[in-house]
Amino acid sequence: MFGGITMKTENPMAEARRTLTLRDVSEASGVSEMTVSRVLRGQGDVSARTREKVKAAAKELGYVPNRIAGSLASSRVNLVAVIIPSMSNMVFPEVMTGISDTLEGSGLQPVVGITNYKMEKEESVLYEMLSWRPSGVILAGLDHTDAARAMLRSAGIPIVEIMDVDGEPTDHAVGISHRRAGLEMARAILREGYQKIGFLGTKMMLDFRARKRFEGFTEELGKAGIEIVDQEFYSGGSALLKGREMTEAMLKRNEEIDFLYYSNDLIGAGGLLYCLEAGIDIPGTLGMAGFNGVELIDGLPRKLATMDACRYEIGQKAAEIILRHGENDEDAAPEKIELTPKIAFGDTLHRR
Amino acid sequence: MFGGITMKTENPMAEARRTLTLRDVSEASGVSEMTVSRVLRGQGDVSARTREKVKAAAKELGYVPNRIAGSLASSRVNLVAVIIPSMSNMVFPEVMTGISDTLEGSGLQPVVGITNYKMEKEESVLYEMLSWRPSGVILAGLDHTDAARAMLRSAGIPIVEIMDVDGEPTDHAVGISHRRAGLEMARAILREGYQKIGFLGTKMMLDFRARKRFEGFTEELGKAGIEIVDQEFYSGGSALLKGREMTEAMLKRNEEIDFLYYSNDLIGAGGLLYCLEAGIDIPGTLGMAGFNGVELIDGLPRKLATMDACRYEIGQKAAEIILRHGENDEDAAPEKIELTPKIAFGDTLHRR
DNA sequence: ACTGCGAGTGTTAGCGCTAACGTAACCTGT
DNA sequence: ACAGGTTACGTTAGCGCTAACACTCGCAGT
Repeated sequence: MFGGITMKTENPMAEARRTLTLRDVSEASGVSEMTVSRVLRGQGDVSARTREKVKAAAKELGYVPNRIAGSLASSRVNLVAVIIPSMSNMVFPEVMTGISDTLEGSGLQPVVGITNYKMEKEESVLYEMLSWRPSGVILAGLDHTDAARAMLRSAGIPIVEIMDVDGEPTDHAVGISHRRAGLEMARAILREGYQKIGFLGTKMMLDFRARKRFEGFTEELGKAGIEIVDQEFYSGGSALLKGREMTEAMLKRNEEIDFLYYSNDLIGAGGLLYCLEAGIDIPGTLGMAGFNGVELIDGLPRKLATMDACRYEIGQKAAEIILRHGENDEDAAPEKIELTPKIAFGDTLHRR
Repeated sequence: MFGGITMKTENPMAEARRTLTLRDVSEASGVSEMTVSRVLRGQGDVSARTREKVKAAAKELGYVPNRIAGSLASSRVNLVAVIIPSMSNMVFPEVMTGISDTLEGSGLQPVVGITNYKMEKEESVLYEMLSWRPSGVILAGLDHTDAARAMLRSAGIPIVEIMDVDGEPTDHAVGISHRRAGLEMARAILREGYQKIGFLGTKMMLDFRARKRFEGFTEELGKAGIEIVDQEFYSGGSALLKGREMTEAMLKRNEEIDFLYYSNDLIGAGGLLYCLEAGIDIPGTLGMAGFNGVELIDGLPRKLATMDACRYEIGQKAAEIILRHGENDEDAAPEKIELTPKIAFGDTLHRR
């Protein structure tokens, strides 16, 4: 049985609850199913009188249209698949907000799938989502399994790969260059005269964007003849705590270090808190920087330097691309939108 | 046109891409559509030879089944609607994790809808979700519009209201008593001898659970003949920063205050950071407590007292109820599961 | 030989809705 | 008066899939 919208019968003992259909509304209001359908979709010509009658009947019965049948008949689905690695790290919720805000009122609805940074999970989630024939797909990153890539190519709907532009998109792309983000940060750090640099990050075999930032960062340092003095990676647990612990460990290991670059703001914040407690002169003796530009750092005793990842804007622009496709039926030319993140120097990078 | 899975024709110029159906796979593999359907669903008897043949053909073509048609035909939908107020405040992502983990491997898939704490939005999101005829609904809170309540009652599927048990559930409920949580915290605070208590929270007209905590809290204080000395509410912005600012303002306003109760851990953390910087003796001169038990507080210089909201477990138990319904067709008796949050005293509540 | 049975496959009839077209009634202008 | 249009419906034929049943084998039991 459908988990269907059911009908309260006059006599509850007489008949099992049935699932309501257009037919029930049509009988209750004395018009054809087609007219009911037109009223409920607000499409086509229906006289005001009939419209009110039908609406009243539908409301009275508590009818909720069956979009499964509707979509099958009309070959139109008001869903946009959004596939992201995680919901718990502050960056994707904001992307989601950008998407939702932009889609709001368009009739399209985002549906979220989570991959936990696993390409295999991404593949299965994508398969699952495509089986609902969404009007578009927004997914994080440019790195997918071959099977996933094949599905995307042959899906026949707009695909927007977000967050990252360092690579060849399948269709559209909106994001920032993480290589460049790493590079820019390296330059800023060198410009301030820091020399002995440590890196702290997530175990990033699976987080391609963090890896790209790291690569861009080290390469740029390399050009100045500088190598990272120390590095450490964590996984799991409270990011703030890990940042604190890893920072303490690293600074004890390497007394010479004069800058710490963190792969995200949360561990950076943890590190910052540790250093302030330890009485280290920030940014004099030690500079610090994170990545993402999360709201949280505004509330820290000192503002951590960071780089905005343009999260909201990415979601917004991705959704706009999907919407644009809805208007004109033909496939528009693939767009590749590269946003430029700005460094926020905060109180931990600028040496006076 | 469906945003459908399309076919690459041998000659890309010859024919527009068509959307693939079971028929295409059936023709490619030389068996009936029904047999293909059986193979792809792994149901019914199909010989190993045929099975392989069909799977190969499906993979070759890149066929992705159309669940819209499948669900319509079978009256079964593998979706569970999850309706929550927000994704950006750390509490619901963890509930989601509990739900996802539990549903994993069951064939059921959670689909999330966000209400932004607005009942009207909740109503429309619910309508939208029900129109896809999910196998169950999990939604936050017991407070809904009349229309939403009516939809829930007549949906004919298991409904689980989560987070809150202070009230009459529509069907099942899993959560904690927020009144009781407030009450317990009041007791703990009084037990430690604090007397001049300030409250800091979100503007909570819309957050019913925060309000219930506040009510439970003030009532219990009232029994001891104590009234809140000062209170302040915020909305929007960085919670950490707001906590810092509001705390500073309140302490400057009321020098007598000896305890601050925050409606969530993040503003509490902001307040804590401020107090530490200001050199206030915590918890000697001033005690503090938050609510939720978020991971983040592990990384603070001093552990904020808090109360675990059992977020993961709530998600888990809610999903289990839905799964139980899937097994036996009849409606099981409504369950009401009340979890008991535990106070974590941390370093900011226990006076020595 | 015949029935009986289960494994493997095909056939038929929808699921609940909407696109596309049909039709009846009513305008409007000349 | 009548063609030609417009408004307000109804009718028909699917959308792509699966439940339910029908059928065809081959083989065991008698």
